[in-house]
Amino acid sequence: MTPQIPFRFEPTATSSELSAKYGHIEDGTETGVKVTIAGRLMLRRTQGKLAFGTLQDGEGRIQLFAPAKVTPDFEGFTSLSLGDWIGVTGEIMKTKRGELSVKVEEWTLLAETHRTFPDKFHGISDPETRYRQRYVDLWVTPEARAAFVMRSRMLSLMRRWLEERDFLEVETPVFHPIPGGALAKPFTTHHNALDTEFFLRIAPELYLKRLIVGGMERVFEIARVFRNEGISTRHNPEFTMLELYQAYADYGDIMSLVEQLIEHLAVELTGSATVFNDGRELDLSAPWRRATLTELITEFTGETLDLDSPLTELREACARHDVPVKDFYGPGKLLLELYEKTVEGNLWDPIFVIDYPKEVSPLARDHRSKPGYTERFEGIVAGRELCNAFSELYDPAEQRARFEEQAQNKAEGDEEAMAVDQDYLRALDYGLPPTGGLGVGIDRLIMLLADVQTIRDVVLFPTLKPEVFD
RNA sequence: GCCUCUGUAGCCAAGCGGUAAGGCAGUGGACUUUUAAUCCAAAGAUCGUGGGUUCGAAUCCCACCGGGGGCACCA
Repeated sequence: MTPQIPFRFEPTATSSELSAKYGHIEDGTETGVKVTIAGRLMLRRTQGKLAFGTLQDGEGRIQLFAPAKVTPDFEGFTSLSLGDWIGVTGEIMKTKRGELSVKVEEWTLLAETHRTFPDKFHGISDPETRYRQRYVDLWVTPEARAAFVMRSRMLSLMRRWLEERDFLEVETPVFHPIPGGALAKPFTTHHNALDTEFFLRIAPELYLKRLIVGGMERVFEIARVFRNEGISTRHNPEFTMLELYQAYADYGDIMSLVEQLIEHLAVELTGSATVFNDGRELDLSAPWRRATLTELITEFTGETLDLDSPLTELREACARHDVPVKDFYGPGKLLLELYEKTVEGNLWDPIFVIDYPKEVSPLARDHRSKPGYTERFEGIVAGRELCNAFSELYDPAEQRARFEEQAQNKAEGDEEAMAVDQDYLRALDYGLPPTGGLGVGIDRLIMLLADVQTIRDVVLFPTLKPEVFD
């Protein structure tokens, strides 16, 4: 028999609202206040002519109190499956044992479960099941739900904070004729009507800078991007970046923006600028330390090196610190490799690592006083890259030269190198004002704030091999 | 791509060479203040898939499939 399922239902309260409002009432008291709630029946304790249930909604749990002489169709109520959705109306009261409860004076089946829910106490232990069947995980793993709620709040806070500073949220294409704005392997796709190959974007950067050229002076995009690379605890093939561009600003302005934004988010989401990550304390309050890449190499390895250092010396330094290198690496790439393998993972407190070699920064503007370097920084927190930013390269001739160097690398087999983007160069020809730009890995940021150790716990449906059903 | 761990009923989980414990959920029964309710009864498993070794395999070996961790990759 198919039960009657209503087309709509109108709860008047949620579990958390009820415990906030009535949690303090005396044990064994009744309020005379009728409420209507809805959710899933997660537990049931039947004692002959009296039944207790635990109803879970999007915010928490509340007990149902169902005496046979009060609850209609008591038999039906006690034979509900764990996992069934029900709506309940009745008085809000507290049992003798002090459990806030809704007396079941009316109840309606809202959805039947045709599959049994996981163990009420142990939940799901198999990560594969959690990721594939997130619709179940969200009910049985409270921490999972909490991380996604925090993620949503973070994005909302971020939008508000940027809008208060006159940033305009925009949406730029996901289909790119030329993948650009980052060094990464793209996914490809095909548009039938245009009979054209497109790449799924690896970064929105070049479109956002076109908008600065177009006079949108402060823009940001919360962009899903796609990179055809390995999967790990820190990498999902599709992930989310915040990118923003601010006309008339340089990388120093962007640094203060980042440290203030991150501090703000930490305080709003966790109640403190000091958070815990993997059991270790992390102070995110501004200002953050700033140090150049070469200073940090010296600090961590004792090697004093620079772009002017002879190549052999740079190579020997890498060898001394067990950093593998390739023959074609120039001095900039050698310095970067040395930094990444010996410094980055050992940094814990937030720091802006500044002034990256031009050789490895094809879109950043030349440093105002240090030849061969660019005005670029990365924000490193808990040993991981949180953001990447720079004073933007505005000079079309210089940009063309950098693109061509990249294209050369690509021709030589570097799958991640950039291609020449003629339209972007045309846009620069029209004039890009001094601009500061920023990219932040949203997934990694929420991992940091929610204190989770794998990106799969902040991505609702992480990429997995498709399941085979037989 | 490489290394390593892992896959036992809807869920949790023992067994690790002698022919599949236990718990939750489900089924039947008892029970008007429980809290992972409790008690009684019956039931539920091609031990990821396919080969091999063995008198005998969930247990050992090989391959494959899925997943976790690490490396590589990814600024």
